[in-house]
Amino acid sequence: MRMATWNINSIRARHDRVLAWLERSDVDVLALQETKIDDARFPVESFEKLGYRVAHHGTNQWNGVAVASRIGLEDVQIGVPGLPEYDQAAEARSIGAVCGGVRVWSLYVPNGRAVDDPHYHYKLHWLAVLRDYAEKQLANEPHLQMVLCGDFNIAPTDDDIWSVEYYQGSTHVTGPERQAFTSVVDAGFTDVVRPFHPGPGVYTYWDYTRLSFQKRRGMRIDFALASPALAARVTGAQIDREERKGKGPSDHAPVIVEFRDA
DNA sequence: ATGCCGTACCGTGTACGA
Repeated sequence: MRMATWNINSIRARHDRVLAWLERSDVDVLALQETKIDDARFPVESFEKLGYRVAHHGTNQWNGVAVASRIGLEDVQIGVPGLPEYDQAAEARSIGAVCGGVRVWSLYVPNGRAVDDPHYHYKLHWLAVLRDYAEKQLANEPHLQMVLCGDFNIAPTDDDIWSVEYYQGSTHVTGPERQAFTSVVDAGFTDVVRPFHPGPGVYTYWDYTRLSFQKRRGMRIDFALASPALAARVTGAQIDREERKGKGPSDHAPVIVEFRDA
């Protein structure tokens, strides 16, 4: 089983690139973030033509997440249970589905905007709820096959950013955010890409401005965190930085993980 | 300190991103 997670920064702006990538990447499951579209307008047919079924959760031009799968799409869950709202509105930041026996979560963790901004506290609360959910699932089922993948909007260590000085005082690198990320890992969900691509200098996101990609100035903020039983099946992983090149790329690269059969 | 670039919105500017 081959799966990927990718923040595409708009399915409308990225439609042709996403479908072309899907066609050549040979992934069975693709978790998407930032589709930036509502359910009614998501181009499900384009994915179906390539043999994928899609579960999408989007309410407006912000956020939006999806799971596309050619190996089954069962027990779709719109949102991790108990996640907080912002301004009395549930944002479309998580969707889960069982694909080929694995519960795949596509997550778009809140950005946080600025340290101590209300959105920053919302981000930390959101991550705490995610951690509690994941921990509980694992406690209920020791052989749980589950992966939490997506854009976590956190660079867990200084190796995951191109410059400590540049991000001084910014979100994504603060102690509380890194602790929130670590607590998900400590709940039993392992970063299964890192062993195959040790840092420093390995990134999944590069700012559109300032020629960041060309200058290799990025951040590693997109992850696949696997439950113990699923992590034991990992055979390889890639970060497809080629996809960040060319005309009209997303600012994030696809992250791919391969699992042996259960 | 800001723009830098990119996306989407009843849009000729504003909000958001990380």
